[in-house]
Amino acid sequence: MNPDTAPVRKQNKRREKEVVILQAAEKIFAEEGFGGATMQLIADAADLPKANVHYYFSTKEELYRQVVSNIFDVWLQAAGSFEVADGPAEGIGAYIEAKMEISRTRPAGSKVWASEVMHGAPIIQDYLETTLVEWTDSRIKAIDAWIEAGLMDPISPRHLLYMIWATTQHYADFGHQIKTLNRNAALSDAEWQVAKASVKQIILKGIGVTI
Amino acid sequence: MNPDTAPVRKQNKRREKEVVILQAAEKIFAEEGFGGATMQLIADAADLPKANVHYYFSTKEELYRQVVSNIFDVWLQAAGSFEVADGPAEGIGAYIEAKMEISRTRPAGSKVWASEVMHGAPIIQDYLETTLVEWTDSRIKAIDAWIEAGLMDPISPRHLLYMIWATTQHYADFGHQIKTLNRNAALSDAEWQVAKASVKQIILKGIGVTI
DNA sequence: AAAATTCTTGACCGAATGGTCAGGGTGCAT
DNA sequence: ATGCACCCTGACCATTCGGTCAAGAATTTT
Repeated sequence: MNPDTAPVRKQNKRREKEVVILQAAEKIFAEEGFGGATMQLIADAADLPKANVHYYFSTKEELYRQVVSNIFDVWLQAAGSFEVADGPAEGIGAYIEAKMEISRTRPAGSKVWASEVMHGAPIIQDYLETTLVEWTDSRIKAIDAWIEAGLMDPISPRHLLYMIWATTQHYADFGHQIKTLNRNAALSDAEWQVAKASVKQIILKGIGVTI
Repeated sequence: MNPDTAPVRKQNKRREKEVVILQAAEKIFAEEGFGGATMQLIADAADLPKANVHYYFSTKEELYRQVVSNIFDVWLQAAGSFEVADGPAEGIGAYIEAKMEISRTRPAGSKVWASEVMHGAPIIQDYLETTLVEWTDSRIKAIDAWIEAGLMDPISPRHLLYMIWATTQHYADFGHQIKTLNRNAALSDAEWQVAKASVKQIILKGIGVTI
């Protein structure tokens, strides 16, 4: 039917199927943990026979590795919010905003990441030691520069970053608890706005930045 | 040998053995997750035959339930820091301090709790809906009273609590990541003091409380 | 159109897991 | 000393899991 039934088709189709499996895997890994997840559950979630999943991803660990890797990429992308800022109000504010947005749109991914780190990062330890260390060091320097410029209080940049990570990811990782405490209802749009504003306000004021 | 070889002995011995198993289980559940943990691993960690573990805890789920329940108790105990305070500086400050201390001394427990909530709290949902909801509501009222008394900024008490939970527990749940970012060394005593002070300072200043 | 490549899948396998149980050991009360 | 209740554990079992495979279905290339 389509004139573009060309050699690319097959590659595209493969990629599409991989994406379907990866999404299903992200969901199941988040819900069940690595040990609790089974290839059968993932296959069911992807609506495919188990053997077919194994055709695209040879082992459970290989599939898990790609899921975690994908999240790490998303995470790094949000980190870009930092780059284009010339002051803490904008830089840190946008970063918090970006991370809150990820918690809202990719909660399963956040949980997989949390689970991986909590269990000692057996799969992505090398990423932590290279990419994450570099990124963190560079951000610390940027924050230190802001401090020296008198744009914010002389707090520990490292612990500030931890606080931002912890608080923003909490809305994904502990989403179930938050929902339970919210009369068993997921946060509405308006409630998300309040959450974002609260987090930004407390942290920015806490480090001496006026908005 | 001991004169107190009395009728109590047997009960004590039972309790002692249960504690050994519970500690081993907490460690293994934290490291491997519920699905990844095996009764054999727990038995090995407790230095007991697997069948003996099953003698004290009939099923894996029963053992897990008690581990999670224990953490919840610790958690509630720390919440007491709130009670005896007549202002946010003392109340919230002490609460942060207490939660940081738990993260330091019971990291495995914190991880088990996080894992349980992340997977939808299949075991302790009832605790969340009753005890935790009540505790949270009562704390929110206390904070609201402080706000009305002009002792702190009019922020959302709910999101403040989430931030405190997230940040303090982060030091346990993401301890591995923090260690990796700390030149692969666990936080020293001095570094822990910096962490505690940083968290307290940013949050307290962030909500308009002067220390 | 036919050869070659890639996909698809039901059936199957060895290994591991949660849990059981029978039979023996240990310590306490009488 | 003897009976009794609790404690211990090696051997065992049914089930489930990750992963394999062979044979066929689709699709692309020649």
